[in-house]
Amino acid sequence: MALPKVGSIGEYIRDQRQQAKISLRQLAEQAGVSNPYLSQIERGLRKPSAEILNQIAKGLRISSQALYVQAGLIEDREPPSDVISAIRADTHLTERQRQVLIDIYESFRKERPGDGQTSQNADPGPSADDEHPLPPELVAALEPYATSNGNGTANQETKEG
Amino acid sequence: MALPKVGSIGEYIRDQRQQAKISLRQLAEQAGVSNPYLSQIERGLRKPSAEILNQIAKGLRISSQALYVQAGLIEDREPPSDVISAIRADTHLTERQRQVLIDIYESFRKERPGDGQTSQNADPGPSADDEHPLPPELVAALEPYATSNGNGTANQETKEG
DNA sequence: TCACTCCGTTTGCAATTGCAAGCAGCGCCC
DNA sequence: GGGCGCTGCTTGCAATTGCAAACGGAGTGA
Repeated sequence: MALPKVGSIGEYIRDQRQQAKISLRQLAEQAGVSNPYLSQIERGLRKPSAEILNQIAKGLRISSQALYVQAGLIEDREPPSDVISAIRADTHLTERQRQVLIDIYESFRKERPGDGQTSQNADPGPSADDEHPLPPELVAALEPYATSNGNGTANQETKEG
Repeated sequence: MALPKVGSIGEYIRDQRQQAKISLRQLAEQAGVSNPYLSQIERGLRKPSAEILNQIAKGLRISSQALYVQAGLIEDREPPSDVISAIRADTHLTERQRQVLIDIYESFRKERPGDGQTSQNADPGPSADDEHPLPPELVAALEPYATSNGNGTANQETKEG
């Protein structure tokens, strides 16, 4: 298995949901599943069927395949090459958008040249990182979003050791 | 109502199995499922879960995705987002960086690049369109990048190459 | 004819999914 | 203080999955 094994599909779903800043019930509504069941799925108490998974993916507006890969239901046989190639190949983006994404990606890569494993517990105050190649406005706009969500349960860290 | 849809997946499996010239029991053995259940799946009497589907795909040595598409568990118009998969698979990024990149990418996708012009006016309309997962600050900061016309607050030179 | 093997199918049941209803906690308004 | 709406979680329960066992049919050999 590759590294993106986040342990559990539920964790991934919850993470995606919180990123979308929607409640559990909202996602359940959009996905067409019951809220208690979604709760159990997110906490790993239930193993949802592919149909439910597909509906959740639609509710989250994410790729069903990504969800299946996370759930271990699809062999990650399709090597996603690399991010830049994928961005370049995406016909839904404008050239300007591609360039922005690539710039941001490269700046991220420069921040941690050799880091390989998950280190999402980064310092909450990246004030020391004033060496970003990104324009200050963008960085300033990214910081409040990346540091803490002033909404709901701010504890999105993985609680399991 | 369940007859036509699941019938297709069962027919597909049976077709693939017969092309491989193996018996139902053999495939069941290779796939690790019981033969009666496989029989019912092939005749459309049961709707197999994704796990079973995945095992059958392995037993048939075919793509799991092909089977999922047949089962209607993956939208046929899925491929556009390989970028997210690539970002997810990039082990050099921190989790937080992945989230930011994906959010930006998704916000780009939602801007509908082919839809005339981007309505970047000061009318966010939070209640009307809450699909944006990005905070308004971030979207506002990205728009001078995304739009080719840097009119207005063009105080920052873009670093396009 | 009997015995054996393989084929796909049917039957009954344990385990699981997925849901409706209800519960406790929190914030807001009257 | 009470009420309303929202958050997520727990609890039974119907419906379904998926399997072990058993069934009828076809082919082969003694």
